Amino acid sequence: MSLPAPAHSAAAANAAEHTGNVFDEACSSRLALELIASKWTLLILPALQDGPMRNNALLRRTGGISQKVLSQTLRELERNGLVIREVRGTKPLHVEYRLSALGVSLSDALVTLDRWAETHGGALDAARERYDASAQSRR
Amino acid sequence: MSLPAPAHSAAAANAAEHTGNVFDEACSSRLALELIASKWTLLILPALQDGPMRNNALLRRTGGISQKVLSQTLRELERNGLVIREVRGTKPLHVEYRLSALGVSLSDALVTLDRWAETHGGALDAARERYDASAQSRR
DNA sequence: CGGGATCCTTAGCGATACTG
DNA sequence: CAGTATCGCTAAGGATCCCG
Repeated sequence: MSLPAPAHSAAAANAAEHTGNVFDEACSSRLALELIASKWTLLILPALQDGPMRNNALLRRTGGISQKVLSQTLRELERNGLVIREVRGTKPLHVEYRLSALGVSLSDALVTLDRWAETHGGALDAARERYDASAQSRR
Repeated sequence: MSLPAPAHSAAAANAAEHTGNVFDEACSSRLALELIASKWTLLILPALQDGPMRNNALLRRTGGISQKVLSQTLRELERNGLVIREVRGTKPLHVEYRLSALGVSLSDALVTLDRWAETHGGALDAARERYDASAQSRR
């Protein structure tokens, strides 16, 4: 019954309010999970690993995202302390986004996922094709 | 491999789709990423690490999910070759879900994310509180 | 017990236009 | 340049009923 995540180190003892387990809805870890369970978060945070980036750069780098959603995502990431927004020039408005320490630690984990997707994307394609083919014949 | 996503198909896949699926970006890794960028995937796959589970067990374990969405998610995971669905008894219908080899490899990465969420969930809470407070005073 | 079918509500996103 | 505001659509999800 135990999740491979033994998060009961010191948190469970004192907090007492929630279990701290991601499987419980309405606890902080769950909120965190839902925040990072976004395709855009999975792209934006790792993109910032190489250094600060500006709005337009992120917009170009992150294929498929719209300006609106980029803004929303960045604001949410900033709100949760993962990204730091810095205004560096007011003349032709220069804004930079960079990872916080917290953001860096998360980004490391996300990079692993990105790599997994790049490595196994083809395998998923193949599996889908197989599944759909056999589902077709079954119908 | 440079991490932050190759910026190749920006112009190419521009005027392609309008079917409803937001990114028809034909990149398999992107498809893979979108599949796993779901809070339910992030919970279900690690839940299966301990061994096969039945529908009801997953339903109970994964707080907040509905039967409908659970079915959808499991079918999609099966379709992509991450989860194997096995009917073990037809009398009172006994169905088990278990990880494929591919699913195991992904689950490892997901567990890392779950642990991150459990570890840093409180920090995100705090950051949010700070952000909202200062946003309040700025208004 | 597992899960498909239907209906209906909502949240998310794209497109467009505007501002500091 | 870096956003915000508004509108209209659609697709995700909850609720319910039913079937093998």
